[in-house]
Amino acid sequence: MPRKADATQPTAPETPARRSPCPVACALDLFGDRWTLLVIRDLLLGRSRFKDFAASPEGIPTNILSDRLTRLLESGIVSQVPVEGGKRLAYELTEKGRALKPVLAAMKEWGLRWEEGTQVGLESRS
Amino acid sequence: MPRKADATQPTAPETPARRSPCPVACALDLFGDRWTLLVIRDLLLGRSRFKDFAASPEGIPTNILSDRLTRLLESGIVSQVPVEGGKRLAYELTEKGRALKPVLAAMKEWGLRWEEGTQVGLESRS
DNA sequence: TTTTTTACTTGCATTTTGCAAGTCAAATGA
DNA sequence: TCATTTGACTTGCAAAATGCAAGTAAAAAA
Repeated sequence: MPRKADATQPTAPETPARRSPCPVACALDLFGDRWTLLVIRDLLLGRSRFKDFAASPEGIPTNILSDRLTRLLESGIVSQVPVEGGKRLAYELTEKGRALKPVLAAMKEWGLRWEEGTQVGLESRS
Repeated sequence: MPRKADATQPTAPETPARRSPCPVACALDLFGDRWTLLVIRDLLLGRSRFKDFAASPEGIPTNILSDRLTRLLESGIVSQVPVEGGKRLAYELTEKGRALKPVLAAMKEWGLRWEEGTQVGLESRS
């Protein structure tokens, strides 16, 4: 009798399983780390290419960046679109991703108010 | 000639140094991980004791909880107050900590809107 | 067609997690 | 008062995630 290569249960394509039904906890399952929201910040600022994210002043390691972009694609926060007249792809926020703007805005306000020496603008090493 | 035990430079009491002046990045330096904002969520819900945070449905490991509470104290987001008529201390948000409410609120709204099956309430295992 | 640039991948060393199992003072109860 | 029980942490790892520094390969530019 023919069989599939292995006998593991066909549980869904391996999303690590959420920790609780709390919307905050679920959100953190998707972007609760030191880098993901910085990539989303860059996307909200209009950046769209790997090198642009890598050039942000925080200096995200490229292997981490690669991993975070993959996850953001998987969770539907980011999508890829072909760059006009080329074969490369650019990243952009989906509606779900753009809906994070209030989160970033609140964090920005909090940082400006409570963390001495923070400021916006001037965001591009290289 | 008498000397201090070691010759390391007296650089400030070792706060890991921020990655950039961006307010979002600075905020993430303080609570950019999978657990810290859940502790703050619990505090906003009125919980104040170690065991209460540990009893939240996400099940934070106690060593991590201990570490996060220490950092939150160090960054001035949380403070400790004696429990009435006892020697134990309870945790509570400072003004700086309460100012994170809009961040949590935005994340909650986002989660409820975009993550299927999320819901508020029912937050207490044990 | 050669040279650059862009977008990643690989290989580690180090750090951070997560889990289970202590420890010990404070609160409770008999 | 003294024995238990609870609360608040520590400790000890194994496993996973991070952070470099270097590669690599396809696209774009020269």
